[in-house]
Order: sequence, then C-alpha cells, then structure tokens
Amino acid sequence: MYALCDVSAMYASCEKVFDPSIRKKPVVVLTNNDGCICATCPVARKMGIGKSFVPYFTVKDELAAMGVVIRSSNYELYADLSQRLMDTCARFAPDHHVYSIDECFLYFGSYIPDAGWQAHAKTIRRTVWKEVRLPIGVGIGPTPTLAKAANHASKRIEGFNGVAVIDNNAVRRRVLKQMAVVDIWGIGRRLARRLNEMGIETAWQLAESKPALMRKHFSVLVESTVYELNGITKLSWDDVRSPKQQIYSTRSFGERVTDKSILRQALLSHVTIAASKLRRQQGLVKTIQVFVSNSPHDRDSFYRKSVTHQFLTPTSDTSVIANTVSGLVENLYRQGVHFYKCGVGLIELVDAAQYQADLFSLSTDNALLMQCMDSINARYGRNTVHIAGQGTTPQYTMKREFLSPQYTTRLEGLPRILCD
DNA sequence: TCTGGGGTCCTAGGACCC
DNA sequence: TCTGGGGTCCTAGGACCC
Repeated sequence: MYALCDVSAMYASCEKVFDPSIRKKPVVVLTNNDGCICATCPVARKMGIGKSFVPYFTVKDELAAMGVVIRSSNYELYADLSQRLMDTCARFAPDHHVYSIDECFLYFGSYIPDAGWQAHAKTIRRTVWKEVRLPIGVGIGPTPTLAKAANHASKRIEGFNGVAVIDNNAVRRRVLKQMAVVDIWGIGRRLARRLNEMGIETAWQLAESKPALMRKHFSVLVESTVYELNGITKLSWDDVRSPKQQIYSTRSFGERVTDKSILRQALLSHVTIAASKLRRQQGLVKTIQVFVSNSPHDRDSFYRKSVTHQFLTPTSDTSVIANTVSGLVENLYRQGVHFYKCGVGLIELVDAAQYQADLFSLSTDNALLMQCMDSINARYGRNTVHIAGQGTTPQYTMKREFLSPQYTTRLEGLPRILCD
C-alpha cells in the first residue's frame, strides 16, 4: 500500500502557525516577486477566492475590500516547517519519499498496521497536527495514483474529514465516481477536455475504459493511469522516487535588469543552486542550458536567447560550471534589453557512480571542496559559503512586500509571547 | 506608476549532414 | 515531365504539477 500526505494550502497554513492573529482571517500567499496568488486558506476559499496563479495586481483591490490578509512567500519558513513535517510522516512507514515541499509518499511494502489502515491514517494526521501544527490530508491506496485520489477525497469529498483509505472496491467506486477526470494525477486541463469530448467525465469512467484504447488515443501514460485506477501498479516505488533527469534553477527579477554583470551574478547563483541539487542526487552533468529573456508582457519586442554547452568531462563542481556559464554570458547579453528572467538547466545527467571516465580526459572537479561547501551550507544556511562570482550582496532584488518574520530560522524573527 | 511563479519532461519541427 | 531519405542535434513551446 501507498500513502500520500499533503498539507492543505501549505503556504497559507504555515503563515498561521506562528501568528494567531490571522488564524481566523482569510489569508492569501503570493509567489516570488509578489506576482501571482499561489495559496489560499480555507477561510478565503469559502469567500470565493479560489483561483490560484492569477496575477495579484488584477485582484488587489478586490482582496483589500474583502479584508484579506496578504503574505509574500516566506520560503525559509516553509522549508523549515516542511522538514519537520517530513520527519514526522517518515516515522509511520518503512519508506518515504519527499515529492514536493508539502507532499510525501509513504510506502508500506508488506507492512500492515495492527490497528488497520483507517486508524493508521488518522494517527498520522493527528500526530502532524500535534507536532507541527499543520493540517494535512492523508490518502491511502494500493497504487500511487489511487493514493493520490484518496488524498483528493480526504480533503474534497464530503464525509472523509482529512482521511481516506481505498482498500476495497466499494470505496474505490465511491471516490472515483465523485472525482472529475481533471483531478486525477497526470490528467491536466487539456487531456481532460479531450476525454470529456469522448464522454469521459469522471475518474470512474476513465477507470472503466479500455487501456489499449487510451493508449491509442493518447499515450502510454494515460494507459498506465487506467491500470493504476484499477489497482494495478504501473508506477513502482523506484519510479516514484527516481532521480531527476533534468535540474533547473530559474527566477524572475523583482526589477528589470539591464547590466551585464548583474545578469552574470544572477546566472551564477542559479549555477550554485542547480549544482548543489545535482550533487545531492549523486549526479554529474554532461550538458547545460543557459537562458535569458525579457518579459512577453513588456512592450519591447520579445527577446529570448539560450545556449547549450557540452562538457568534455561530466562534472558536478560548482566552480567548473560557473566558469563556463560566466563565459556564455557574452553570447546571451544584449545591450538595451530589459531582462526579466534567467536561468540555468542541467539537461543531460549521468549517475556519478556509474559513469565510466575517459582515459584521456581528466576531471578537474574538486570533490572535497564541494563536499565541504555542501556540509557548511547544510548546517548554517544555503549561502553561507558560495562562489565569488555571485557577488557579496546581490544587486538584483526580489519583491517581497508582505513578508512575515522567519520565525524558526532567524533570531530576530523569534516569535514573542506577550503577557499582560 | 507599474505590476504576470517555478520546475520537469516531452515532442514537433527546423537546420544540417551524408 | 516530375519527383526526392533518413539521421542527429538543437530549440521553442506545450503539458503537467505544485
């Protein structure tokens, strides 16, 4: 059996943990640079504020009129609470996999809890609330896709109250019949529309359809989904937690950038982020892609440029990659462009353990230095030591106008308890 | 006054070569 | 008279997820 645990409106829920004054108010959290809405708490959702990823400025006045509390993304806080959440969830299964900042899969293998699945799921939910003060939904099912569906039911279907277990056909049927096809894991807006045109509206109808036919009309992925909805595992545990095939770090700027050296600094900090993720999964990169662009919303004509670079010897050394990227900036930069976004992608990866080195090309990686850097940063914070090319103080800013304190990671952010 | 997220994977199609 | 293949590499863009 598999379980999927995820936090309801993660970012909004995190904001409420250390600030009792907003617990009963509608809260909305914005993405980087306060661009879009990315999380809406249940109170706000009840008021009809449901749509994620609408640009904030288009609904700003409306939200203000409704008395909605606005927060910028406070990643330091969310990452720290996420860590605590994952530590707690991990205790309840032999194996776990962190799927995103607010979700994890648990894999039980042959393990069966003494108290039964329903009770086990309730215990997970209650323990997380007690220890981390985050509201989670727990879904359990025989395949990852059904665990996801159960999780959906736990939060969205009447009568489940945060916990759903699909362990027999009656429940499976009940859940899938009340679930729109678009809410199935892996079925997006577009596929859903095409399925609807074929008369398939609910998850149950998709489960009942012929797998081979779905493969013919769509892809093997949709075919696998049909099997998974019927309890036949197509996504093995190894698939669920397989290492990334590509790693990206990209970000938009708070203010447009026109200076070449600032663009370079930003790209080099993306190298730092991406390379450390790469080392975490014990990978080496063969091909990188670096891109810069202005905004399609700006009046200027659209400018986007990307270059790819192949390394003779695969590497995971931040300074080796940074040197290359630094050189590529000359190709990417253009005078007069108002840069809005840039990023670095590690697009062709190999497993460090399996890589067969070439006899004549010697790696210049300084593994010991990287190890040292990673362990210092793991302990004292992400940018405690970094390459000089990133600059000592970032010259580009991120707009975070409504930022809450970093309650758990900075002394000056420590919550205060006032006594009358 | 102006404002528009970030990440991963996949594929169609163009350029180039033989 | 008219026609015309197949592989590799690269890029842009789309789909999906959170």
